[in-house]
Amino acid sequence: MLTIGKLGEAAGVKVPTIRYYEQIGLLPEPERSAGNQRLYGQKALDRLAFIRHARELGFPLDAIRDLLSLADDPDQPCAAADAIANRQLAAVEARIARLMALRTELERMITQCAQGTVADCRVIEVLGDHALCATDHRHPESAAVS
Amino acid sequence: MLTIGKLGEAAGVKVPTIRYYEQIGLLPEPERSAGNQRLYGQKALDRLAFIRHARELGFPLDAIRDLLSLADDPDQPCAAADAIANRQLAAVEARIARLMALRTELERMITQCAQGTVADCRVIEVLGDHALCATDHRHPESAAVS
DNA sequence: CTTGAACCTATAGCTGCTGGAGACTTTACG
DNA sequence: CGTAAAGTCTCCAGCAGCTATAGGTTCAAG
Repeated sequence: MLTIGKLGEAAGVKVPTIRYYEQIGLLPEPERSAGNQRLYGQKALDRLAFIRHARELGFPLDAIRDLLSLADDPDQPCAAADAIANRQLAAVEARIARLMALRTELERMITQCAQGTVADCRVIEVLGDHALCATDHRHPESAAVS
Repeated sequence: MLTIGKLGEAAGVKVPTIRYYEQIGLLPEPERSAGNQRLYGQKALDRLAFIRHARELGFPLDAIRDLLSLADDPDQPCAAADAIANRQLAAVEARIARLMALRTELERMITQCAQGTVADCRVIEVLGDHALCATDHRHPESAAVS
């Protein structure tokens, strides 16, 4: 049995975050010791590690809730999980494309700066021009994830 | 001249968000109509679109403030502009690297999810087991920026 | 048996918005 | 020109997802 501190250490999650996850219902209420301290088993550790990985991959808590409910019920088809992951992938790819454009522009500015001529900053242009966008972002990204 | 609603529509930003950006100093105070309504020109639209893209890319508002100061003042002492550009370039590169790792992981999850059941769904499995991670993602992405 | 680390609850704060209340301005229609 | 509805104004409260603080209790090492 793990105390909350050990659990957090094992999963790489801070203690208050674990309590927060419990509060919002992502983790079940654990057993308590005689002195009212939380005690966790392997299942809780697995679940917490799952949540952590998903958070790192950028899944919002709502999506994680969905994924957990899928994982809790392993005989159903995994199309739903696949769909969630695909949406996440599309979001990640769009970000990469635009970050590469921004990187190019920052590099250009730095190079020019070395020559003492940062007269024209096109940072705004690069990120500001819809025509340069790889993806349609007329709908908020957050809606596309979750 | 655009009213705040038109501006928001054009940039894909909600009206209260525009007022919020003004409040925290990311957008300058615009002209007002005789009846005290905000009126914006093309410059404000460019700036707002820039902010929106940068936000989508995950930059915190402080970093955006930095980038905007480059654009606002491209003739400032080269050393300052260079420092800002370099700092943001490092953040951008870290972000790209991180996102590429995430993309690889998501692709792996998805291609190995052969539309079976959740029981053998890689999406769920990969998220649950750190040992299956192809890449090191022990450092949260957000920490990589600024 | 004491001391100090780890735990408890409760609450407040953080970033970056988002939405509501209640009043005013603008615009479109008859 | 009048009126209605859509848009705008300010102010303030609340959300997601934590993070930190305060003030107290419990546990394990020496």
